[in-house]
Amino acid sequence: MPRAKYQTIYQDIKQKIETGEYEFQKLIPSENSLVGIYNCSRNTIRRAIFELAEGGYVQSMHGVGVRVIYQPVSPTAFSMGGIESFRESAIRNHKVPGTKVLNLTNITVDARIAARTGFPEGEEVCLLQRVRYLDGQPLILDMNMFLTSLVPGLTVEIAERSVYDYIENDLGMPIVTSKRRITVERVTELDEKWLDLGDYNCMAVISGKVYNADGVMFEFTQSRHRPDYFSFYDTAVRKKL
Amino acid sequence: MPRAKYQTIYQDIKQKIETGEYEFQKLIPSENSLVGIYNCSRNTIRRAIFELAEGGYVQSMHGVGVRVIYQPVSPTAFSMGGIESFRESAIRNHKVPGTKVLNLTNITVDARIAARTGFPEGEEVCLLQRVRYLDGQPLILDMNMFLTSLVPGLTVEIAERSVYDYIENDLGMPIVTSKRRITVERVTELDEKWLDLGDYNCMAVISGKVYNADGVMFEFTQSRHRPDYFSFYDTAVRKKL
DNA sequence: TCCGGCAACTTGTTTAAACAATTTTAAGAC
DNA sequence: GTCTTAAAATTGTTTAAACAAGTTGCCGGA
Repeated sequence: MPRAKYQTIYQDIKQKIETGEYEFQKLIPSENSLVGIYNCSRNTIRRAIFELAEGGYVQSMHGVGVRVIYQPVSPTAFSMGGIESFRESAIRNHKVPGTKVLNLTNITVDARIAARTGFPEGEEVCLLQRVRYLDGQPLILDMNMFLTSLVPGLTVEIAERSVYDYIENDLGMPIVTSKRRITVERVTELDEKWLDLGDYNCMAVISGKVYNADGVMFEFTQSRHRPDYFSFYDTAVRKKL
Repeated sequence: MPRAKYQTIYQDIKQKIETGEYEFQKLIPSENSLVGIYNCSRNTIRRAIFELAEGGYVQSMHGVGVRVIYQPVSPTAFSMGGIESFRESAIRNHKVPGTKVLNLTNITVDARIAARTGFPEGEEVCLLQRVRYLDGQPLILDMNMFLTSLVPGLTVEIAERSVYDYIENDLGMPIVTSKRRITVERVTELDEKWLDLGDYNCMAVISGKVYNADGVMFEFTQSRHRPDYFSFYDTAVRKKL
C-alpha cells in the first residue's frame, strides 16, 4: 500500500496507461490539469511523471506535453528486470515455480572468493545452491552467498520457499540497491548435471551484489539460466552530461 | 557542459566519489552542509543525490545520512550499460574500434518485420548491417533499422564512423529513451561467416527500440556479441510498491 | 549500571511561488 | 492567403518553507 501521495498518483496513471485509457503515442493531461485532478501540488505530479519516465511508460517533451510510449511486452519465456525474487518472477510469467536445494553450508571467505564476490576475507558466509524449476523443467542454477552476521538462521525450508521473504519480513532488513552484471559463460559440469541443457554450450549468467538499507553488501548471487528461457529487460534514459 | 545547477553538483560529487575523496562506505556531508557548500537550496542538492543513487554511487538512509557504495569496476572485456554508441563504449574500455559495413539498403516494412520490430507495416526503413572490431578482432555483428523519414541521407561513410553522432549533431534529433532486451540466441550462419567464434554455439544479443525526443521510435537495433566479450551492467533500486 | 526520554540531527514528503525555455496557438499586418 | 509577431500553454529549474519520520546521542533518574 503506497503511503506517499506521489506513489498513489504514479500507480493510478500507470494503470490508466496499461489499460489503454491513456493511449500509446498520445499525451496525458498537462501537469496543471493533473494538479486539479489529484488535488496536489505540481511538484508531486512531476515526481510521479518522473518515475513513469524511468519505467519507460512516458516521455516528457519540453513545451509540448508528456507522451505515452508504453507498449505491452509479449510474455515470451521468462522475463526479468528490476529487483524481484525468483518466485515473484515466476508468478508474473505465469509459470509454476519449483526449487530443489543442493547445498546449504557455512563457509569462511578465502582470498579467491573475496576477489570474486567483494566480501571481506575471513568473513563467515552461508553458501546456498539451488536448482530452479519452471513448470517442472530444471532451467536455472542459483548460487547465493549471504553474510551470516546479517542473515542468520537460514534453513532448507526457507531456501525452498523464498529467502527474500525471510530477509525482508522475518528479519526485517529492507533490500535496497542491487548491482548486476550479465554475462554469457561456458556450460560447467554442474550445469550439465542438474539442468536440461540440450546441446547448448553456453549459459546466461546474472551476477549481483545486493545491498541492504545500511548500504552494506550482504549477498552475492549468481544465477545461471538456460539460454532459451532467459530474457532481461532494461529501460535507459539518456542523461544530458 | 552541464547548464543546470543540479548537474554541476552531481558531477562534482560523483568525481569526489570516484577519486576517493568521499570514501567507500562512509557518509557524504549532510544535505544541509551541502546546501552551504554549493550555495543552493536543499531541493537542488536532493536532486543531485537522487541521480547519484540511481547510478549506484550512493544510497540514502532515512535519519542517518547518505552512504557511498561505489566501487570501481574491474575493466574486463567489453562492458556496457546506459545509452552509448559502440565508439563511446570502445573508448571507455580502452579498445581500438573498427567497423566494416556489410549492407546499407532501403527496404519497406512487411508483416514479419513489423511484428518483430514494432515499426508500422509499409513504412520505409534503412537497413544497416555492420561488423564491429575491437583491437582488430571481429566480435560484434550489428543490425540497425532506421526510419527513413526521420533519419535520411545515411551513407557508408557515416555508418563507418558513428550514426549516433550524425543523428544527434548533424540532424539535431536528440535521443532520449531506449528499451532493451537481452537474450542469448543460437549462432547463425551470418555470425559464423563474419565473426571469430571459436566453438561457441550461442551469442549474447541486445535488441533495442530507441525513441527520439518526440517519443517516436525511430530505430530498431540488434547487436550480437561473442560471449566472452560481452558484459552488461545494471543498477536497480527497489521501489516501495 | 542501566534504562527512559528528550533534544538534536538527518532524510522523506508536500506545498507554494517565481522564472526560464520551448512549443503551439491566435491575432494582426500586409 | 501568407507571413510576422505576440500571447498562451507547457515543461524545466530553483528557491523557500513547513512538517513528518527515522536514528543518534546525551542527560538524568532509578
